[in-house]
Amino acid sequence: MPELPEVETTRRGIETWVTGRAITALIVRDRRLRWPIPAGLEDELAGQRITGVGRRAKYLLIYCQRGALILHLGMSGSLRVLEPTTPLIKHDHFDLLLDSGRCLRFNDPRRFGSLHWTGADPGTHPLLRTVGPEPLDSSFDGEYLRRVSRGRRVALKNFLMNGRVVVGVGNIYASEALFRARLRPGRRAASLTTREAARLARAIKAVLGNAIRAGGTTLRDFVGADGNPGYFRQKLYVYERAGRACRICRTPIRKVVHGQRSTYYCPACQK
DNA sequence: ATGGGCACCTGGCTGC
DNA sequence: TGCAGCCAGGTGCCCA
Repeated sequence: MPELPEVETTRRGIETWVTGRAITALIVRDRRLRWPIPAGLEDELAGQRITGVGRRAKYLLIYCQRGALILHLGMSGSLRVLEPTTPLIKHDHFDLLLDSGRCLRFNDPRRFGSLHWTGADPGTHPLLRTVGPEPLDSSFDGEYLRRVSRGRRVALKNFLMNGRVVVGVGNIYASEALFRARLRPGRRAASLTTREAARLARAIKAVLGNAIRAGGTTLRDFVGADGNPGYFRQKLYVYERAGRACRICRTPIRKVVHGQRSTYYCPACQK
C-alpha cells in the first residue's frame, strides 16, 4: 500500500491526536509482523508521553520520552485513531491506548509491516542508517540525481525505487514521476543528462507533493488515520492504465515489467 | 559495488 | 460453486 504520500497522510492524521498524550498501554494481539513485535515493549511504553510524530522514508516515527517507535506500514498496513471499544476485525495487530481515551489501532493483513523501538536517535537505527535523502528536501535536486546516476546501468525506474538513491518513491510514484518528467522507465540511469536529471527531481517532488495534498492514493485498501481513502488515484496518468489513452496525447499506455514490478508509460510522451 | 531475483504474507479477482 | 493461478502499494537478504 503505502508509499511516501500515504505514510505522510497517516502521520498528519495521527499527529494532533497523539502529540502530548501519555501511553496508558500497548495491547498486542498478534506479534507476527515482518519481524515480531519486540517482547517487553508493553512494559517499555506504559506511562511514556508521546512528544511528536515524524517520518523518515516510509517509516513513521512516534517520539516518546525515552526513545521512539519506528513503524512501517508494509504493503497493506493502516494506522487509525479509534475508540478502543471499536470492534476488532481480522488482522488487527495492536492498540496503543492513550490517556485521552482514544487509541491507535494497527491493522495489517499481509504482515509486511513492522514495529521497532529504539532508545536512541531513530536515524541511527540499522533500518534507517543507510537510506538516501528525502525527496522533498532541498538537498534532493537534479544535481544530486545526476551525480549519483553516473555509471549506473540499472533502469531509471529501478534506480528511483532504490532507497539508497532516494526514499519514499514506490511502484506507483516511480511510474508517475517518470511520466511527468517525460522519461522512459527502461532507460539506463547513466543516460540522464543534466537537464533531464533536473526535470526528474522536479517531477518527483511535484508528484509526491500533489499526492500528499490529495491524501494519498487508494488502489484497494489504503485508509488514513480517519479511515478515509486517498483521492490521488483519479490523478494518476499512467499507473494501472495499460491500454487506455494517454491523458496528454491519447496514445495507448503500455505496461512492462521491471524487476518483477509492473511499470506503465506512454510510448509517445516519454523518451 | 552493482544488479537481479527471492522471500515473506493474505486476499481479491479471473478463468476454467 | 470450487479451485488453481496470478497479482497487489515494500524491502532485506542472498548470490553472481
